[in-house]
Amino acid sequence: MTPSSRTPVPAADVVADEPVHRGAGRPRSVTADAAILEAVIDELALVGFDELTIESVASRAGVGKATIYRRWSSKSELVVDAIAAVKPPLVHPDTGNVRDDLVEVLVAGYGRRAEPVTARLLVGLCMELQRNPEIGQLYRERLAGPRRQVIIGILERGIERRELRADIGVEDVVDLLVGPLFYRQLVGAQAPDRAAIRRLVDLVVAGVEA
Amino acid sequence: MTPSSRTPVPAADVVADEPVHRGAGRPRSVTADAAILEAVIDELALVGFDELTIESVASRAGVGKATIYRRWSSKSELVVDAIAAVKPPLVHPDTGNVRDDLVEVLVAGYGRRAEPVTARLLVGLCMELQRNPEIGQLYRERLAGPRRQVIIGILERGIERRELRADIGVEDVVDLLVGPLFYRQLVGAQAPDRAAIRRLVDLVVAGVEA
Amino acid sequence: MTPSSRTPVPAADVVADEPVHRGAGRPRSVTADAAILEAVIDELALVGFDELTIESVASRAGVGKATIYRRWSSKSELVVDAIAAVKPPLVHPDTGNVRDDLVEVLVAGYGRRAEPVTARLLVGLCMELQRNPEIGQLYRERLAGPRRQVIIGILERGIERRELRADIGVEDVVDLLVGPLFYRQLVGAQAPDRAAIRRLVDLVVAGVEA
Amino acid sequence: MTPSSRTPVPAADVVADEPVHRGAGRPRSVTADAAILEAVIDELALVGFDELTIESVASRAGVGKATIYRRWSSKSELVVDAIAAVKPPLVHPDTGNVRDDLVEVLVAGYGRRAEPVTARLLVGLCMELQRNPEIGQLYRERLAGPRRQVIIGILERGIERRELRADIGVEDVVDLLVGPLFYRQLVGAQAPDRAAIRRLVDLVVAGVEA
DNA sequence: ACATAATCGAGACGGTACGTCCCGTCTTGTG
DNA sequence: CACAAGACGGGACGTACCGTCTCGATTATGT
Repeated sequence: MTPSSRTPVPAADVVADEPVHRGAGRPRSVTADAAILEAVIDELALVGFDELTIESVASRAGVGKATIYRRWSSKSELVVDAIAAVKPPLVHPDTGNVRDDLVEVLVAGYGRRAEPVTARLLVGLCMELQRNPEIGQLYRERLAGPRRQVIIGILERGIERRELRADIGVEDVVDLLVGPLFYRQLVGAQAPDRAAIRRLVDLVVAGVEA
Repeated sequence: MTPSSRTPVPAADVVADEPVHRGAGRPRSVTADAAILEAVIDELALVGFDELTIESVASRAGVGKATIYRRWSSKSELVVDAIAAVKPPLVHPDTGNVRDDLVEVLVAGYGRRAEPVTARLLVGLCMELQRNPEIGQLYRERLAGPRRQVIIGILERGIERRELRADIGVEDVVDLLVGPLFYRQLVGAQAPDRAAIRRLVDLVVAGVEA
Repeated sequence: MTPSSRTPVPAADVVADEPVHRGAGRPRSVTADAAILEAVIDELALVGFDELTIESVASRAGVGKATIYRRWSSKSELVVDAIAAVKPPLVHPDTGNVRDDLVEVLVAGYGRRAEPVTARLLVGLCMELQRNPEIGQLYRERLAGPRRQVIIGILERGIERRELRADIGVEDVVDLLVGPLFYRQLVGAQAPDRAAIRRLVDLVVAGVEA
Repeated sequence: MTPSSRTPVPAADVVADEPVHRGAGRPRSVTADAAILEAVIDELALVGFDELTIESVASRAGVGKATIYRRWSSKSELVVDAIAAVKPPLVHPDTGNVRDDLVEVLVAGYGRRAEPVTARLLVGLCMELQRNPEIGQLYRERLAGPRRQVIIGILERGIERRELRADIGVEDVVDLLVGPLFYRQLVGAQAPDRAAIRRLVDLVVAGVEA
């Protein structure tokens, strides 16, 4: 998914996804990559996902349209990459307590969605997940996956510490925590603040604790 | 929201939303309304929300574009109406048991979302919810609201029967039930079948039962 | 060739080539026709045939690109029509003398080609004559044809008056008169002034007089 | 005009237009020159002058675009050189008779223009003559000039032999012979065959013979 | 023998125009 | 009046070339 590794022909070496320049021809400009992704973020903030045009991105980045199309074959892929590049870093709370750990990680990952911009990013992505299964796969692997792993880690530590029952399906519990936050953001148009997240965590944990 | 009541100028009478014909001139064609909504559903099924164009709808319905714009001011409103017209009817299970009631109502309302078509409708709507707060309000009132009321009714009956604790926030619990189904549909691209819904209900009820 | 009669589907009535509006739909705007053709002439004068772009014509005419493409399928056809619309009017000299008649008609028709603009129009047309046989046919019928007829008339009156031999091929003589003027314009880049035209006429008439 | 002598910086030595290599560095490839010119001819034959692109020439010749731009500064110059390289050789007929000499040289020089390819070359050149005066000069000197000289020679021998009048302007007569052939080719889209050329010569000679 | 230097094929760069599609509005003639 | 048809000005689409600019690799020459 690194821009420069995206090519019409499949990469020869799947293991190394670093943008290695092999063979003839001028290599792709790294600065152009950066300028484009930055321009995408700016435009998303200004006008939202589907008012965003490739032409405005190109113009803002000081780049030809072809330079964008050379790297990304659709607005969707472009936006996924741009968002991936700015995703907030993961947190790995370990307070020794399942409830507090969950609140921390959920606030860090989903609590900042109050602004309409983020909501539009989110829904724009969902759009693409439906349309393009590959993008969906990508999103789940690169964006959602790591966050889910953190939550799963918290739950498993809770099980080890006997805070939680051992027979729960952790994947189900993760959905139970994350799903409502998505739902409120997308459908309810509510900002999930820390208090709301804490109530949610309390409800869920009540159902799974030992 | 009934098509014929939608006019460029605000309706004089908000209470009666039946299409009343007042004054001179040819009244609006009722068959055109139906043809348009049907064409929208067909197009949504064929190409999805944002590949859907007003022109293709008009052409499929055998109708002029102006006839559509005379009734709906945007693609979003048109699509909301079209979907509202085909929404599956509400069920009101009353098995005397919270768990079974919840499974029934959730399967009826969210279990048929296996097909990509429905997912696209869903996400297309979400799109509009973000963009246009009025549409969001509309959606919550006319589509989501009644379903939530049914679930709330089930929960309250459960409280009366002492199946559930009395101190739970029913709105939070509804989100806890509905959110993961949305999430799996939109992000996970998984069909929430009856078994998955039952597992979900078990988890949630475990957290709220007396 | 009248703009409004040009349609994707062949005209039902070939005899009447007037832009008659039959059937449904908004008729094509006559003012748009005029604005486009005028803009073409202006652009040709400013930048020449192949620096002329459809976009600049549309912008100068205050018209959408589609409005142009609805009427003409290529730059060539557009330019042919535009030039046809401004072609200098025919003259019909009748001095009673073949030499003077010829000089008059040639000066009127080909003597004004001194400016590079006209030369570019000319060569732009030739370009299209080669590429598109239909355009060539059109050009010969609508632009060149009438002028040739005038010259043929002069020659035939000369034959009747016994100024010219009766056995000459008038078409050949027309080529003999017109060809060198084209040639000098296109290849020699010389302005054919009245004196040069008179010398030419003298030479040709010397070969065909009785 | 020899490819290798064409440089971004003006040639130091105008007299010797042979490609002399001075100083260090890899000399220009002669085989690349040949491949490019051949590719130009092929492309001209396939798609005509203004559908011809530098990229297609480069690709067909198996050459980088820069290798072309290093030698020629425009499509026009490139095409002029390519055509010059394949121009049919001059003939120098001397039958002792003006009429027959003229027919021979005109057939050799202009009679083979029946094919649309040649016409396209011709008109493509004309295009450039108008646009770029230097190219026009070049064309007249290197392609048209020698042919005109041959015709002038024939005419002057005719004058010496008293076949022709001594007071004629030979340049005018050349135009009179060549112009109509151009005209028919470009505008009339007719192949000037030997019979047509003979009729033309007869008409012209009739006007200039003693 | 080796550094120098200009070449080579390849192909990415910032641009511009293309011709198409659809937007939402606006005229037509007909019922 | 509303209707179907369809033209209108506008604007983004994705493509094709433009002429320029790196790349790594090659090929003579001048020391």
